[in-house]
Amino acid sequence: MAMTIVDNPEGSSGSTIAERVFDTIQDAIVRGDLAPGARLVEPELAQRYGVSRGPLREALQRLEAQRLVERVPHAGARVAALTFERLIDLAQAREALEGIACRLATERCSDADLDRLESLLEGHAKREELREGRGYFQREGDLDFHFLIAQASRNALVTQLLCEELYHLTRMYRYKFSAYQGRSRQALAEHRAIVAAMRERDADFAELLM
Amino acid sequence: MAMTIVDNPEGSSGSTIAERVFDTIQDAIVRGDLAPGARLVEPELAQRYGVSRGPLREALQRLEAQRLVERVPHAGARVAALTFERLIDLAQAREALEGIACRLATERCSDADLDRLESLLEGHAKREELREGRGYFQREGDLDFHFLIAQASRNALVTQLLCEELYHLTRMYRYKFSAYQGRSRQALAEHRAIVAAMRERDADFAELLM
DNA sequence: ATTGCCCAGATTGTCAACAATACCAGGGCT
DNA sequence: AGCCCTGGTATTGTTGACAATCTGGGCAAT
Repeated sequence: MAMTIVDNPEGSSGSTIAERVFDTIQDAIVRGDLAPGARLVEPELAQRYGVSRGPLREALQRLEAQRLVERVPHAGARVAALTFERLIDLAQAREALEGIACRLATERCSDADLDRLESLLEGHAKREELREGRGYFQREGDLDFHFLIAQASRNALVTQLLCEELYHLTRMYRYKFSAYQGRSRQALAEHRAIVAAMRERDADFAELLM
Repeated sequence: MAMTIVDNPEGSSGSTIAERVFDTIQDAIVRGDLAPGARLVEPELAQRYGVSRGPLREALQRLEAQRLVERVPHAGARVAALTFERLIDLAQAREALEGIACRLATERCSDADLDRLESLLEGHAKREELREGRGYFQREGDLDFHFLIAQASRNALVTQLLCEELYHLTRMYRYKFSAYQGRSRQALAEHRAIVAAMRERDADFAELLM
């Protein structure tokens, strides 16, 4: 039997075909292999990824829930268009959710959580010195920080919204409008200020900083 | 041909079977016809609503995105359980999103928008006097107010999160823990204070009040 | 020449059968 | 007695075929 991309054991690893093709297409969209606004024809995609239309449709539907794909009945699906306005909308929504997450994390997290955050930033600082301004940090490490904050909030809904539903859309915008050059150093300083505020248990200040 | 519930022209009116059965089941869950935690067996539901399993699965998936049902692969779907912890999570997430919505609405809305909000509250006040404490206001009218605020924020993402994704879950919790007895009058006063702050273009205060 | 209609092709929505997996009961073993 | 294994059954996941709907181009009428 032919080896298709969704059979690939590494990377996209769901127990069902729909999950694997969902992961695959999600990555393709975020990386830009499927361009924003591109039409997504079901039989075509199904053949490309070696699956039937059933699981493919399920994947498209889940991508719609993540706002990576827009579907209209009887008309088809397209990769979501990247708009400056939508980027603003996303930033504002994330600002609100990150804020509450940071507030809750400050109120609820243990000292061990704080230690973990600080050691994460420590690692970032080390890598930052080595790489001298290359944007590696911002691409991956920054998200780790926000992930940990969300986890520490102990609010499953907020965590899910930030780390699953809006995460990949954020990643997509970062990929395109990659206007993150010299921000790494500044971001690191901001993150340290946030953790410091959390140590002081100053929820208001932590929320504001975030 | 037999008349099934999804053929019903009134109420659930989508152009596709999947949409109609989605609306139908959504209502059944919110109203409690399908109890929290109840197992959702696909062939059983398909027969009950007179559809095949294809559209039904699509409906279940969309309900999962709304957090009204929980699905685990190969194990099946259940109506989401109502937990006090989850209610708190929901309230906190909504607090953050309503806050940013109110802030944005204050900055962006026109005087006409403000007039519309005030006339809505005017209508609420009238009905409130008549009904003397019956919770009608809180059930429906309150949501209208929040809808208008979200619309006025001009942020499509925040509006979608509040008015579509989290809306029905909120409705479900209200239906069960209907601990909204004498809150109507107080809510009305709070809403008036919010609109007043918006008139003054005091975004900080409006966000805080919300 | 332009507008409206209609038809053909393509694409999505739906269905029923098939395959794969998980749950549960019963029996045997330690 | 308790635990593990095994088989049967029910349920989910997947598939390919069929039906409904939309899109675009060509033709006729005004």
